[in-house]
Amino acid sequence: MTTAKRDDDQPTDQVPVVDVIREAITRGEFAPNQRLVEAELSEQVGASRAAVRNALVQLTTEGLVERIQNRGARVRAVSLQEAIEITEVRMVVEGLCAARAAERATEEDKDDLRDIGEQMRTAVSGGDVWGYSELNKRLHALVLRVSGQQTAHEVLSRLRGQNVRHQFRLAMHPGRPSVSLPQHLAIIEAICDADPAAAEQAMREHLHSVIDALPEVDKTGSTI
Amino acid sequence: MTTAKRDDDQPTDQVPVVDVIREAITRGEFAPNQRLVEAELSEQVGASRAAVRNALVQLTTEGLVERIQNRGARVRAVSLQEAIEITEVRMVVEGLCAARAAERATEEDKDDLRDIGEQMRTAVSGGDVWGYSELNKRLHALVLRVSGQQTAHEVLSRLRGQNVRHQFRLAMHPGRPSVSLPQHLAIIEAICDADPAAAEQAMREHLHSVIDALPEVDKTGSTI
DNA sequence: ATGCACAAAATTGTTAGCAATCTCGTACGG
DNA sequence: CCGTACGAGATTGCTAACAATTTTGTGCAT
Repeated sequence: MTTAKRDDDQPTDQVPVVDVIREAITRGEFAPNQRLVEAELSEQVGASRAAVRNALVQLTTEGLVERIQNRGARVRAVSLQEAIEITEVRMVVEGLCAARAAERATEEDKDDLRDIGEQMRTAVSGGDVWGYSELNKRLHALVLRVSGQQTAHEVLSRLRGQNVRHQFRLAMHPGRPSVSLPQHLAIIEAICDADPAAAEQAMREHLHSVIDALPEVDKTGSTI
Repeated sequence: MTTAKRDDDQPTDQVPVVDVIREAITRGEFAPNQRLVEAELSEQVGASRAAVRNALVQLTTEGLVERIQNRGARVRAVSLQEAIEITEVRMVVEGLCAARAAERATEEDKDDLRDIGEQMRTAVSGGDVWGYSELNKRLHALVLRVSGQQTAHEVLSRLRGQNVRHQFRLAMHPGRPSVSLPQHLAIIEAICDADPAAAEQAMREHLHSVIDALPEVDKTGSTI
């Protein structure tokens, strides 16, 4: 287990315990349903058991961890059904953000958006799956930032955290980029046209296609 | 301070500490920006300081409490701007739920909805503000339940918790019920007609009118 | 009077140890 | 041979004391 272990002399509080564990879960270092024993974790991340305990409480309310009284914590496994629900909520909330972004985008924002669009085109034509996946994240993050919707941002962070595994599998699905590219470009275009309704519609269509794709992708990699 | 203090022989874990404190905040027993000192709280709710501490961590991630390193916790005061953002997110997520409810409602669900509608009518014509406010909560809860959207339910619970103060002030605003009654009836009708698009639209219009009303209501009661 | 240094009080953060609870292996009885 | 009771080991939950930090109050010099 090549767990990132950074204790010893380095000031550990620089990176709060909860962030270390959250990262480890989202990066897939801890598998779904894996037990998270407080004593073990406190050694691995070099923190006190109480700190780990607090972190687990917090991650539970974030939906990443499941805790049962006197039975400990484990990484929460989100089912396909839950993944669909989460993406449905994402669909409407990101739709809202796209609409707000279309209302508020400055010329500089629009340049950034168009730039990402161009990079996406080249990534897809060049078959750069991983690069396209990164651009995908950047695009959604940018739309969120431009929208200025702090509350939506927090909600989406949490939802995305719960869904990383499904998102990852989807990104690696063959043929997926060529489906989502035109959708992404439509979102960018609508925002640059300052057309809120079109932007919301485009974002919703994009995430609706994600929802449609989830069941198929789920079949390939088994949930163990 | 008539804090509900139920310690002594009764098993305190029956009602977890975090729920007690959350209730106290949402019921307004703790004012916004009020400091929440761990030692004080642990006496008031009859729990250990560690338990209170955990509860405060959890409530922080729920957005009800603000915590600063070495400086303690206080009740988070949500500004008008934040209240608007929260209601915007509510608008789209509850819109989603209304659409799902329109797709899934059974005849029994529809009877329940129409029943609430009738009670709302009589409450408004009778000037029963508090009764109407209760029916309002019941309607939104029922739509959520019928939608079967667990994820949306969790998201909305958290958002509603942060917004209780503004919601309360809005409910007590004179003339508000007669504005929202027809909107509520439209939502009920669309769901009973099994028309998802209309249900979503009606719910969004309803919450949009809430957003429009928030700034006015905010002027009356000062934020202190 | 005002501003600064310093000390005391209050409060949070951390640690170690103990008690309560659950899991799992084992032996006993049917 | 199967089901159940029991006990050892592991793990979580809790308490109490201690350390670190911030806030508040006081005195002194300007």
